[in-house]
Amino acid sequence: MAYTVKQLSDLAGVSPRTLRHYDAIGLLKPASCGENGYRYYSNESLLRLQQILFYRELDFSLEEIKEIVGSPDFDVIAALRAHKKAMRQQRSRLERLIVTIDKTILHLEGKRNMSHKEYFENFSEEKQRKYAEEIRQRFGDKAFEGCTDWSSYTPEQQAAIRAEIESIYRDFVEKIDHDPRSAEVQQIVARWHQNLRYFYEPSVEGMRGLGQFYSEHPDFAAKFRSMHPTLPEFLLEAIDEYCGNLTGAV
Amino acid sequence: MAYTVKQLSDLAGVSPRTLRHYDAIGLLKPASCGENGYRYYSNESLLRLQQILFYRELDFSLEEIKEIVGSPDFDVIAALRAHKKAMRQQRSRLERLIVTIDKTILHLEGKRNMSHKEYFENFSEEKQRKYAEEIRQRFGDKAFEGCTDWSSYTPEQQAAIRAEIESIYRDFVEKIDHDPRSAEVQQIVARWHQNLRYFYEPSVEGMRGLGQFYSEHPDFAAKFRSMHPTLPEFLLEAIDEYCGNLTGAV
DNA sequence: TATACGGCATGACGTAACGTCAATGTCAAG
DNA sequence: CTTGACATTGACGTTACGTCATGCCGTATA
Repeated sequence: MAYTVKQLSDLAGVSPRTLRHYDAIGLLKPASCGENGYRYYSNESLLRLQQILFYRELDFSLEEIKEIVGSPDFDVIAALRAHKKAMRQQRSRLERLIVTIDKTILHLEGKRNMSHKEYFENFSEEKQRKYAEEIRQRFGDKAFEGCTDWSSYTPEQQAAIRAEIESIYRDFVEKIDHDPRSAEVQQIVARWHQNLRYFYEPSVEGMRGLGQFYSEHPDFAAKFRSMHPTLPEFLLEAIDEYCGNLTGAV
Repeated sequence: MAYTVKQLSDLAGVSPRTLRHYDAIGLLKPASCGENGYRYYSNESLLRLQQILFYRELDFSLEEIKEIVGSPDFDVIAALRAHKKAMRQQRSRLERLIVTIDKTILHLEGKRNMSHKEYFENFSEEKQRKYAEEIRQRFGDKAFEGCTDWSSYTPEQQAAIRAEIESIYRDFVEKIDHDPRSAEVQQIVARWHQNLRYFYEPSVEGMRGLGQFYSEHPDFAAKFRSMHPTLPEFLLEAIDEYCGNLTGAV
């Protein structure tokens, strides 16, 4: 029920010094302090520490964290939902950083050209800052994305949409000897893009992620590979190009 | 061709002070130093700075970075591939953190029980450290995952494997009224797990990612939802449980 | 030509979030 | 009853910069 410093530090994967520091700055006070001066942490402390670690993961300063979790109208569950959203953003940032890596490799191998600006894309996103403001303003946020409900379509519509998807994939296979960046192929990507919107409003990042996924995920890749051995890589290149142009245009 | 401090700092999204600091500690020396004492950075500097930022992103200390990028046998492209791998790990760690968030929410809502240990799962992964050691030992790493080549199967085998996958999905639908954590359902998950191995050796994280993906990605979710409206969520829960047990066992 | 103004330089000190001793008290096990 | 792991409070060290202060450079404008 009550944890000592070492016990909690082992559990949470932080150093004892860190816990003492958090006590010192009033960020995480122990639930009780024994006669001997020992710190004892309770259930609630654990939850609070978890919150602190989540915010730390998102690069908040301890001062900011203290303000946030110390606020009287701090809602743990709402905060958790916000964390989820922020981590998804982090994740997509990582994905875009991976794209930057890919581009750089191609560039260094002389297979592609790259502007100096592109070297440093996606390192520091200001979205993180936006999130910080947002959360300081209001803790209760919905965090539910506007994902169109598939079941809102009639069975006939569903069948039609699926058929369209399949036909798009077949069209890709047909053009597989073309350059993925050619106009013809790019047109098919545009159709694919349109089709996605039956499900949700796809962001550029989201689509890039799909391209990645199509080529990486074995289950998916298997499906495409069964249509054509190199289809996944072809799709990846084509979608990447498409997204690149989108970004340039916007 | 030559960038001044401010120009490079704007380009790369770091402060001028940071650049001066990197010069001071010998991490990033300017290509040339003008009569007036001005720092001028070249093309190569840009690439080096990019490398530095990548390592910084992975929480290396500047001292470590200096050692690594300063090493005579430092191979940029190999390093980039290693970055890619490390960032994928980061990404999957984030995904698991999101799972931890979900669990905590369910726990707080009283819909699920959670051990104190679970509170802090996936915050600090020691894999990061493993990567650090690995990269310090040897820069030239292959970074190509052992992904079984789908085309190495005969068409008949491919068909059989796909058929097996489909049958597994159908079995899930059949048991959809059961508890996802029941033994019967877990057995099907085990079959699914086995089947994955035709494609690659799935890690626990990888599988958890799949569960997430099945329920999140619209294209995939659509496929499953067409089989049963709540199949994606069912799969997510079932796979999550399965992975949880695996981790516990190992 | 003067002057303003942004960018450059070098110190030098500040700071955040701990790490790392040092010196000392506490407690459960053998 | 000692031993060894864990507890305490200082206090200083460290990393990766931020933030002045002070002064020089360079060029666009009055």
